[in-house]
Amino acid sequence: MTQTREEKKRQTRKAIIAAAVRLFDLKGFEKTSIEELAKEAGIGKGTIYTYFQTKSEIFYAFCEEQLEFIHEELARKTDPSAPLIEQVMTIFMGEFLHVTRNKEFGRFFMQQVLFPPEGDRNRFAEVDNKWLELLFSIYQKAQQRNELRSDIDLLYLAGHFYALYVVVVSSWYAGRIETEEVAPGMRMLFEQVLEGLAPSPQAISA
Amino acid sequence: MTQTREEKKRQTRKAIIAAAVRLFDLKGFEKTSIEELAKEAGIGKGTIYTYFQTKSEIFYAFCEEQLEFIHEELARKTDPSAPLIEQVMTIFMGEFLHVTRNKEFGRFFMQQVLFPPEGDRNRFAEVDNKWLELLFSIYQKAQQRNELRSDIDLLYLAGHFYALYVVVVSSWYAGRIETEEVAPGMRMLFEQVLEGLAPSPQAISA
DNA sequence: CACAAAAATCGACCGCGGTCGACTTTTTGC
DNA sequence: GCAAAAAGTCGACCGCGGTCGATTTTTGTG
Repeated sequence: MTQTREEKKRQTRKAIIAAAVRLFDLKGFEKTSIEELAKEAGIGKGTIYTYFQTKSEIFYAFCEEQLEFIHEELARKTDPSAPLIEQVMTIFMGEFLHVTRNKEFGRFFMQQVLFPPEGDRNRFAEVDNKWLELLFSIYQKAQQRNELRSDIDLLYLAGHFYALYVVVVSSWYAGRIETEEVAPGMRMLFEQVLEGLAPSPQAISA
Repeated sequence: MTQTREEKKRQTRKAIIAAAVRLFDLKGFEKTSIEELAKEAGIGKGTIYTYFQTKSEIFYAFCEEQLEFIHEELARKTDPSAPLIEQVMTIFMGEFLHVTRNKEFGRFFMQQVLFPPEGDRNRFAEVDNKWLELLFSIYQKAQQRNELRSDIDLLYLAGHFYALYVVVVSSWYAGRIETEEVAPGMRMLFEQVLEGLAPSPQAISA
């Protein structure tokens, strides 16, 4: 039966990820060796490479699972009728809290998503798309409510907010801001980008 | 004489960096082994570790040199009387071109600067400060010329522009945009952030 | 059921980054 | 000038990520 083999493979794959979740959480990513991982999953070292090409890929697989869950949760939590800034705060702060729950994971994740190695470009493409869809719908509705300019492409709008999110996370990782400063800092940046950095035209004409 | 020893150490250190520049450029960072590096520098493998604690540190040292040079050049190139957007375009495009001259270097550099490992937090602090000083002076002058709101902290202003720079570089690394799209994309984002993402107040009252 | 093809399993092995302790050179104090 | 201490040099060695080919297990076919 063709079923048996596929089924077993799926189970083994799951076992590896499960082992990874346990050990990465316990000892961290770097300090967990492939051999330990294999042992924990009850297979030989070489067999790991039937399922994942590199150690990073195991981490990616774990991330994908997590992200799918996180994004679903955030989509549920977000109130589509709330003001734009509340919605983006909910989403990005939620993402921040999840991503940085395990500091090492978060760092590696951000590094790989933002500046992926040549081969891994589309690694998170699928998850990213769902993510973008959610944000797009938020921005689009904000445009319709006239909270956002309609002459700016959705992709650019997404870029602006994401950019600020990234620098906030980066500032946290670089130790330039403390955890309590993240939310107020992010909110202030979002407010500022909405209003614009240039003085408002009235102020000039006034 | 105390001089001899220190002098020799300085020379050896330089020799290592010189070897690194040559070999990293030739074969890339990952593909250059410490042993090769040592051989090229004319010393033993273990000796490298008297001068640098990890392979990454050699790269950092190289980066610091480069950055100092780049920032000086950019400071010279920038016309303090030009409109703000021209100045930031000059600076960030200059930075982009230098950072991405060697793709692998640029990736690693961005990853480390934005999301540094726990121990390496202040690795680039010194260079960063000079960098920030240059930008601060630009933003401050723009505030005085009323091109930028004066009620926003310089650090936040810097954050806004830097954030956009980062997402542009990230988009390039992730293959979402081509090299030719970098400059126009960055310019458009800068223009938008200056104007603000929200519709202008007149538009609302109109 | 038989048996060849295909796929999966495995651990010995490789190369690399980094460590360590034995050895050499330089500095210090008298 | 010399002996002890301090600092520098080195390559054998360790552990890890990843490869490979020999072996076992599963699948498709008559």
